[in-house]
Amino acid sequence: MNRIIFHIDCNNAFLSWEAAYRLSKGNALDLRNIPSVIGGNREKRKGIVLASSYPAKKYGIKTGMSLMEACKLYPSLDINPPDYDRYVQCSDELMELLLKYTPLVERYSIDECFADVTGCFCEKASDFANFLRKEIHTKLGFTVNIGVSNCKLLAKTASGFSKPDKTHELYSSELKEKYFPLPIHNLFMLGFRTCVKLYNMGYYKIGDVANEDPKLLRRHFKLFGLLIWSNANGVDSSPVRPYEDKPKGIGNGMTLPADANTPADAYPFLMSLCEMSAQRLRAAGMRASVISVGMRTNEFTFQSHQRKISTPTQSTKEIYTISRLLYNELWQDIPVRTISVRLSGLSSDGIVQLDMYGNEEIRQQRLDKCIDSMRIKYGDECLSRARTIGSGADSVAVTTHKQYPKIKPNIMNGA
DNA sequence: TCTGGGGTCCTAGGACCC
DNA sequence: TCTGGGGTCCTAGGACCC
Repeated sequence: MNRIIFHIDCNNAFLSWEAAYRLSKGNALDLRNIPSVIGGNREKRKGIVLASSYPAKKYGIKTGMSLMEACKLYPSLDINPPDYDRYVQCSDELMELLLKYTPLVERYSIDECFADVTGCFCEKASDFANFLRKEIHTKLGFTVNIGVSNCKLLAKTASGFSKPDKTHELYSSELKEKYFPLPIHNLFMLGFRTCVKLYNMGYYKIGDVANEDPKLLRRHFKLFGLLIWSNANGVDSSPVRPYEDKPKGIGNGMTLPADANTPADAYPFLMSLCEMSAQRLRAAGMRASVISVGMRTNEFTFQSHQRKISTPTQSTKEIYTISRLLYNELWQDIPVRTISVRLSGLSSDGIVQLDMYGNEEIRQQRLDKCIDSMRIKYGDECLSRARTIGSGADSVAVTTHKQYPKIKPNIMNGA
């Protein structure tokens, strides 16, 4: 039986969700109808556009652009800060609605999911998709695009065709007419760097790559070349996975309010990041055996160092101690703009063998758990490490929003 | 372009062991 | 002690996605 896969993509997710929420609270103004954006905080140097309304797009304002640049294009732009917790809730509501129709729903990111709807409807697949779109609009207040196909790769491509509020079909049998003529930057997993390389090699359309000898692509791009070729040929038999994988890594990063000119300038922020990551690690019931620290200088170069430890940990103190060593290794006397901490090599928080410092480990565990529970009860700001007070890092978000782990970098695995 | 923050996987090179 | 080769682990960095 041929599968029918939907890819549901929320149109301008953050902005639509914000708009829908405000309307539901009695606000008469619909952010979607004016030049508006969801964007960060200019004072904290987090000024980029996370989502823009269609009227804003008309002025050339798009995601990823700095707020300063956006304001040059439209000076009276309406700028609204993001509220991640609310967006997670919207994402959950969409999942719940879809689960009423099929148990096979896979969350791909906060604003995208796949649904295997094979055998779930009697009418045409596109009619069912149209019905679902209306249902989502009526019940949840925002619009989506739905891509319809017999595999995830093509369904995802189709949902990106024209927006908003549209259904598009793209089946394996239609590659020649609908897929091969597309410019190669539409190919899933092709980013800026690889696109430039392919242009220079004379490939401009997906069909150009699809008709190439895969051996040649492999020579140039190694295994990634084969992935490009197989994506270009629309090959994908991966199933819709109705569960969320355990994360492979947990991390937090931040742009500092001002460049750190010495390691000591950065330590309070590093502590804050370790605390955030460790708290998420404990909440997930996991321990980490690899700790990585990354830094981006004010020249925008990026470097990272990591350390593997023999006994997986979830202790804020231990993670911070190692992070500081790594930070000092990385420090090259160049002002630092962004720092990040990442925990990987994750394992479940089962019974761990305690080393000779076992008692100290238990003491730290109790302390961490106590801090976690107080923060859950009274909010993140109720406690600050002495180290972070007055540095500005104590006011830096200890707020975390749930991240959905990507299943695999390509959606054609399992083939 | 003057560029956030959360993820995933791949690759190359070095260290180490047998 | 010298030598080769294969396998595995660790580390750093690159590319991609949303």
